[in-house]
Parts: sequence; structure tokens; C-alpha cells
Amino acid sequence: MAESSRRLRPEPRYGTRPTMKDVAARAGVGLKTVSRVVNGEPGVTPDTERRVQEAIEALGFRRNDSARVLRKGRTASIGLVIEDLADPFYGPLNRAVEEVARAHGALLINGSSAEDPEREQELVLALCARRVDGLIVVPAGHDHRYLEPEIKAGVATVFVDRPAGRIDADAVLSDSFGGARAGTAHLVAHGHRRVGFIGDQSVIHTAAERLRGYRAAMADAGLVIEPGWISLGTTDPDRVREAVAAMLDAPDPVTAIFAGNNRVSVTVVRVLAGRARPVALVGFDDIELADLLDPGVTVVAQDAATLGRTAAERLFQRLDGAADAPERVVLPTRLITRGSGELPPAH
Amino acid sequence: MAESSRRLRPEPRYGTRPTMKDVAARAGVGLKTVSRVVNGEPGVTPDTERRVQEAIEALGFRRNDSARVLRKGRTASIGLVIEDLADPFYGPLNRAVEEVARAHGALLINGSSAEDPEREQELVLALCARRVDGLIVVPAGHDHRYLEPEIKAGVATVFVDRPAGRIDADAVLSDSFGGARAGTAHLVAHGHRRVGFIGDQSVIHTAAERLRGYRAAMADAGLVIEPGWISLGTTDPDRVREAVAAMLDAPDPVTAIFAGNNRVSVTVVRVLAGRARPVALVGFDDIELADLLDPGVTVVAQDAATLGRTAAERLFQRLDGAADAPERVVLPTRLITRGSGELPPAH
DNA sequence: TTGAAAGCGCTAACAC
DNA sequence: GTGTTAGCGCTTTCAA
Repeated sequence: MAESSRRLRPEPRYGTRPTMKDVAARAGVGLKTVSRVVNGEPGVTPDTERRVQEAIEALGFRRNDSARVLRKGRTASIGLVIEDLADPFYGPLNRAVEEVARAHGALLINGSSAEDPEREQELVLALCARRVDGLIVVPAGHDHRYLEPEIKAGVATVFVDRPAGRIDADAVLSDSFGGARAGTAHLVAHGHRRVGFIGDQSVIHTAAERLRGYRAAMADAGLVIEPGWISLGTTDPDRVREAVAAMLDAPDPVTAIFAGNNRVSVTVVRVLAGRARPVALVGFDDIELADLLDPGVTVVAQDAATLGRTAAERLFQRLDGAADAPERVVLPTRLITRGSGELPPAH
Repeated sequence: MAESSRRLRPEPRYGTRPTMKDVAARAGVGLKTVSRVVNGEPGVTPDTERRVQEAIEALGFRRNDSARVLRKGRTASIGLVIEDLADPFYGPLNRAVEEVARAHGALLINGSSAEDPEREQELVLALCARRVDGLIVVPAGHDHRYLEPEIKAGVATVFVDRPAGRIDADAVLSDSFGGARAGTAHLVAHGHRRVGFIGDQSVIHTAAERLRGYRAAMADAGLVIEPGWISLGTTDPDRVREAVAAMLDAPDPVTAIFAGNNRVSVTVVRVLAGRARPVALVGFDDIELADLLDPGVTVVAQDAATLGRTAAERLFQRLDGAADAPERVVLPTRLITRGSGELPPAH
């Protein structure tokens, strides 16, 4: 029933839309003249132009960019695939990419991979089929060879936040390793010997890098990481809550925690707020209102907007013809001390 | 120099891309057979299909959706114009719209109006030129008659968060009036007689509605609002800081504040944290970590994801042919008490 | 200054 | 089962 009524519905939705041909007929000029007026090309008498403009107004004509794209080759649009449009970390990145695209007269098509490699690929290929001029991708997967034909065909591609897997491509990253190392070292410098690390899934590049930074800082200080001090997995609050509890309720509990990203930090803060014994905390990524908590949350901040802007600018350089070798740009992080990372060890 | 080199660069970026014709030639079949295989249409022998698939693989063929769109009329994409992609309030809305679009096989093109009516119109019309099947708009302007020809031509349009201006269109809103009235009444119920209101610019529909709710609650309680208790303007922190200071440093200061949205709340919380005398606060919109502050921030929460999902579902109903009169859906808000709104008046 | 014709890559309609 | 033709609405080319 629903099915058949759906079939019977008239398909053509633009059949009613006026085309340049209609405008030409109404204005009594040739098709090409309308094209000239619409595109602001020279070589049209003011009088002719006026007549064409009137016809455009009267008919409510709007150029069909699909046809234009087909003919011209360029779509003046770029695709952005991120992990989650709802994540506050990616909001500023998204906006920064949009601003650069806008400055270049391009529209932004975007979507979430939901940390699923298949969904990432599906989305990326759909964008390629739409013939976006370029792509900015926060990769979920680790094998981007599926993009090779696309890149060869001229789709400029820049990876952001995480590097591409198994292909050589531009990437703009934050210094996850260095940031985590500095953050952990900060805790050690405040007297902590028993420091836990709660991170995202280890398949995620940034998560692995941050873990590496933590390990490096511990090694730098000559500290041996004991079993149970490291917990990796999803950022699901239940998972993180259990991880924190396990570390704090162990016979010889940690006195400080390094949280691998903003999602983890938020849950850790919640758990610690409900505990009597103070536990030091440094989190990767800044969090809104972190300064107003008691204690304030010390963080290793990265600049998502700069990440996005840099990636987008690189993309448009490529679209403007830059043909140098793919490069990896690594942006520095910044340690912001607010109290939680400066708490002394409680025994 | 740069200009001329830009001109000389070879324009055709897809000329190198294989087309169905190329695939057909390579597979030794007709064009239409390739089309059938690519679109999974029936009526192709397994053997022929295999040969076509091989040619597709070998050539790295990917269907050009621009051409498909031109022929079919539908683009399988929708446009979303919001105020600011970076605003944490709109992240979940954005994501919810994306999920619905995805479920319907459509891509999402989106952009920020930056609260600028001209930019909104520019973006909307660009999306129309791309022939998006439908539009979801958080309006910045108050006159959407420019959309009339588009809507007439079949572009389904749903407004979200704020209603359209001067045209009759679907809208999905939160109950700003009711929420603000309830939030203000909550303060009054806790003994406050001198309640201030700090809101966004009054041209923004939600800001005006919330102010109206505040006024209604005060009137309900028989309270007269004194000059200086209402401050409207941008959500710029400096502006809000000054507004709070003015209310608190007046000879007869307010004992409670109603904050018109999340941006305002954050700044008010910061200011109050630096003051000795406790001031009650209820904010419109929930804020992450609001529960962990001391006192926790009492808020009138709205559900941005439901707002987005509802709007997107309405849009696809329209695209599926729903032709009933435009309707306005108003979603309820929810008062979440956490402490700041329950503080008694300090004299 | 203006316009007619060709064609971008695909799908719809209708052959065979 | 398969192929041929026309044409979506625009830009490009070239002639007038």
C-alpha cells in the first residue's frame, strides 16, 4: 500500500523548475546570453542584461549547479568525515574547516564515521561519487588503500587528527605523544610514583600515541608501570568508571591518573568527586568549565580549530596545484595547570 | 603571476576518470549493461556481470553522481544551516540530523550562518542551486520570503530551534517561553523577589521568548521588574560580565539570576564563583559538568538531539509526499535542580 | 554582441 | 538479456 503509493508519486521534482532555456525564451534571447548574465560574463549590452534579469526574477530561476558541475568538472565542494559531529572536540574543527571552505567558495559536505572503518569508507566513497574536489578525513580505519584510485584521479585528501593507514598522504596532527609525556611528567614532578593511565581504544592512533607518551615519561623517571595501572577501551562512562575504581581500590592504589581524552576526563572527574581521598589528575583535551571545578582540572590542551584550519588550508593548496610530497604537520599541545595535576600524592 | 599560473593549470580534473563508456568498452558490453551492473538492476547474466565488475575494478571506476543527479532530478542530499557548527548545543542536533539523513540514504551539506541573515540566505540559496532535496534551517534572519520560489519548486524546508519569518513553514522548537517561565518561577518559589534576566540579543526568537517567560513568571508572582534587572545583548563574555556586575553592584542588588542560554550561563557561573555573596542561578540549556560545580547549576534543559531528529523526520515525511499544512512542533523542556537554583536569597 | 550546436556522464524508454 | 537513442541543464566552441 505504502509501497505502491510511493511508486505512483511523480518523481520529477525539478521538472517544474525553470531552466536557462525558459529564461531565454521569455527574454527573447539565446541560451548562451542567459548563461553570460547568470555568470556575470562580459559581452552583454546593459539593455539585454536587464531583460534577462527580469525574466529570471519573473520565473524564479536559479541555476542548476548539478548541470554546471557535470560540464565544468569541479563541484566547489569538499567532504569532511569526522568521528562524531556531536563531540564538542570536533565542533571547532568542523567550523574552522567550514570557514576556510567558505573563503574559497566551496560548500562542505560532512558526516560521522562513528569510529567505524566501514562507515568511514562508505562515506568517503559516497563523497567521491559526488565528485567533491577534496576530502578531509579523521580516519577511523587503518587501511586507506581504497582511496588510491580516487587520489590518483585527482581528489585531494588531507587527514586530520590521525594519520592515514598504508598510504602516503598529508596529515595534520596534534602532538599526542609529546603532550601525554609532558602531562605525565608533570604528575611525576609533583611527587607521584604510582600513576594510572585510562585511555581510549588502542586501535585509535592518538590513543596509542598518548599511551606511548605516558610510558616514555614513566621510563624517563625510572618508574616501572605495574599491571593494573593501564586501562584502555571505549570511552563509555561505565567502562571508565570501573577502570578508575579498579585502580583506586587496589591494595596499592595509584595516587594520580592521566586521562587519555576529554570523554574519559569527564567521567574520571565525576568518580573522583565522589571519593574522599584526593587523587591527582591530568587530562588530555581541554574541557569547558574545567577551571571552575574544585580542584580545577589540569589538562594538556590541543587546538582543534587550528587543526581544522591547517588541514583545510593544506587541502586548498593541493587544489591550487601544490604537488610537493605529502607532509605530516604536528601541532604542539599546551599544559594548563589548574590544581588537579598539582595535588601531592595522598598515602 | 599567481593569477596567470592559476589560469594555465589544466582545468579538467575528471577527464582522467573512467566513465561507464570506458568500462563498457573494456568489458566488451553496452553502456546500459554497465549501468545495470553498477545500480544492481536485474537482467544481467552472472557471466556478463563478472566481466563488467572486472573492468570496473581494473579501471577504478566510480559512478559520477553529478550526472546521475542531473538525469534523475533528486540529489539524495539535504542541507542544514545552523548558527554555529562549533557551538556545543548544535553538535547533537547536527549529528541527529545526519543519522536520519543517513537512514534515508542522503548526504548532509552544512554550514554556519554565524547569526548573520545575509550569510544564511547566501548559504540557503547555494544549497538550492545544488538542488538539495530538502533544507533544515536554524534561521538567523526574520524574513524568509526569499525561499518562496524554492519551496514552490519543491524544496522541502523545515525550520528548527526558531520559526521562519513571514512564510508559513514547518518548525520544530523547544518551549522557550514555558521553560523560562518555569525556571523563573522556581527561583521565586525559593523566596527570590529580585530576579535578574541576562539574555541573548532580543532579535533572536528564542531569546525573546525566554524573556517573555521570565516576565510572565514575575507577573504571575505579582512582582514588578525594576529597571536594570534585564540585560539583553550578545553572548560575548565581556558583555555578560558587565551585565552581571551591574546587577550585583546596584544599591539594591538582585538575589537571583536567570541566564538565557548556555553561553550566558557559563560566564555568569564564572562571575558568581568570584563573589562572596551567594546568588541563585537558573540557566537555560544544560552544560557539561554543571553537576560537579559547587553549587551545581540548576538548568532548564532542552534536548537538541530530539530537536534535530524531529525536524529531519518531518523533512523526510515531506520528501515522501506528506502534503498537509505546515505545523509547529514544540518540545517540552525539563528543569534539572542541582543546587544553584535552590539557594535562598542572601540579604 | 549574440547564438547554434556539441557534449559533460548518466538514466529512461524502447528497441532487438 | 542486451544495446541504442535521446536528453537531463548547463558550458564550451565557434560561427555569425
